[in-house]
Amino acid sequence: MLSPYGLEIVESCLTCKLRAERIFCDLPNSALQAFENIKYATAYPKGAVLFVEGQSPRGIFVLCKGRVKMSICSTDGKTLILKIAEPGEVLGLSATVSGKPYELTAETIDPCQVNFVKREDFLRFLKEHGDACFRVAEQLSEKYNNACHEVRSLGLSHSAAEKLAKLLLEWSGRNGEAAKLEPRLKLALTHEEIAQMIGTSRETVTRLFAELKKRQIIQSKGSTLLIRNKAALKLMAGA
Amino acid sequence: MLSPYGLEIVESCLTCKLRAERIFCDLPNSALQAFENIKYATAYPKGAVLFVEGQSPRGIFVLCKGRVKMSICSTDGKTLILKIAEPGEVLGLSATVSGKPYELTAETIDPCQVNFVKREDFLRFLKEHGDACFRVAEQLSEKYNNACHEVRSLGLSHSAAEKLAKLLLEWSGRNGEAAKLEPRLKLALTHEEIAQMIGTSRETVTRLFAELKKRQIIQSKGSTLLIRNKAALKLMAGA
DNA sequence: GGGGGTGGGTGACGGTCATCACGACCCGGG
DNA sequence: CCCGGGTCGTGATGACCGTCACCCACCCCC
Repeated sequence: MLSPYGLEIVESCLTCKLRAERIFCDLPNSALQAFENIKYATAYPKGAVLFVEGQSPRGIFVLCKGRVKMSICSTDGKTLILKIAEPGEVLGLSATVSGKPYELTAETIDPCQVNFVKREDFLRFLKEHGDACFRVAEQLSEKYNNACHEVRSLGLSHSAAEKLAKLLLEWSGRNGEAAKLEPRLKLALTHEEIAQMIGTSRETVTRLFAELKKRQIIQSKGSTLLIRNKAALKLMAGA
Repeated sequence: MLSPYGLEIVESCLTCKLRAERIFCDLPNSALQAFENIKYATAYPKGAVLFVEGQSPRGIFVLCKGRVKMSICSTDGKTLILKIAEPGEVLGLSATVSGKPYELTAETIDPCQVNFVKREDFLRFLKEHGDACFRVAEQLSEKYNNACHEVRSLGLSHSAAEKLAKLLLEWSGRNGEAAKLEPRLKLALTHEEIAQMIGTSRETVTRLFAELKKRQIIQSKGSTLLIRNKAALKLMAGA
């Protein structure tokens, strides 16, 4: 099998082992077969742009492998990262359903495998498969939920410190580190990107990290970060 | 017919004249009949709370008449208004679909007529009526779109002035005033509420309005507001 | 080894805006 | 009539943070 960009391609959804754990992909067999017939399995290198905000929707992109940066961008070039999409998510879904332009820009930050489905094919598929349609509603709810969290973080925070604390706590709640007293996490993003996630400047992020280290709240070694005082961080996050 | 709170109740969706122009309500007859059987037509006075953020979802609220304030609220009491829902919108939809707690708080700001549907009934209804399910997906896309705009406004603006300008332009784009050179609009909200919509303080809103008037960009008489210099406003909005 | 590109660290400065504090006004009710 | 309670108008003050400017430490590739 071809493996561009160092990826092993999962050729068919029917035999995909990861299917069960993914909200959208875990469809009944008849729907899956139909989906199989309209999807195009594709691969992208790191840094590829799947779609740009403002484009009229070509279709959906089911992310199978790799991570994708979802962002919006202002006229003066400032970027805000809304989320880092993980495998199993369906990108460009709301635009494809509503027919309005893509709201976000999607850019790969790893080599990615993606299943693309053309808009007309996808809409037809939805009409014919009510169960898939419900999965779509679930995915959209998920995304909406996410967006609400973002709004809350952006709109109700008093300071950049609060937002950074929230972000770190959110990250620390993954990988089963949630329960630990001193959770450990991988910093996979640059200060610049973190700044774009919380709507602040790169310098502010650097300064905040410096202060957190000085106050012994965090500790870093290479790209791993250890939260030494979760309570203090929660306090900063305003809860 | 009873008409609490000065409302004329539309008793049945089947005979509702406004149905055709509403995204969700314009269903095929079979689905509509089924919907009719599970909905409860209710009325609320101004200031009633339909649901509170964090509650686990009881069901959906289809807004037939009146406006509803959708907001989130921080632990320290600060409120952010996400949008003012208009008739035809389905409230509490994403929480009801996903089963997660309501993301927002819904509070009526007019006397309202609402069709309530219990969660179990609604989910069953969706499974049985694929076409309704698609409408749900459309509604959710709409809401997601909205949330993205909010994120953009909150996250990518440089100043409160920019956000206020954006809000005024958005408002001026309704009621067919969009095309006019000097659009007119009704200020239905207090400065406090406007502040909560753009994530700033009441005083700042007051000061911004004062400045806009001084610079002859707007002009107000009672609760109507006349935009005298749309170009300047657009410039302030950063586009 | 040198150069360029990227990411991180830090100081100085100034603008924006939240906050507090107060006063003016409007309106409905006792 | 006067007295709240809501809303609006406005000044003073200071924190926070965006911006500019610069330097350093890497890393990779000639």
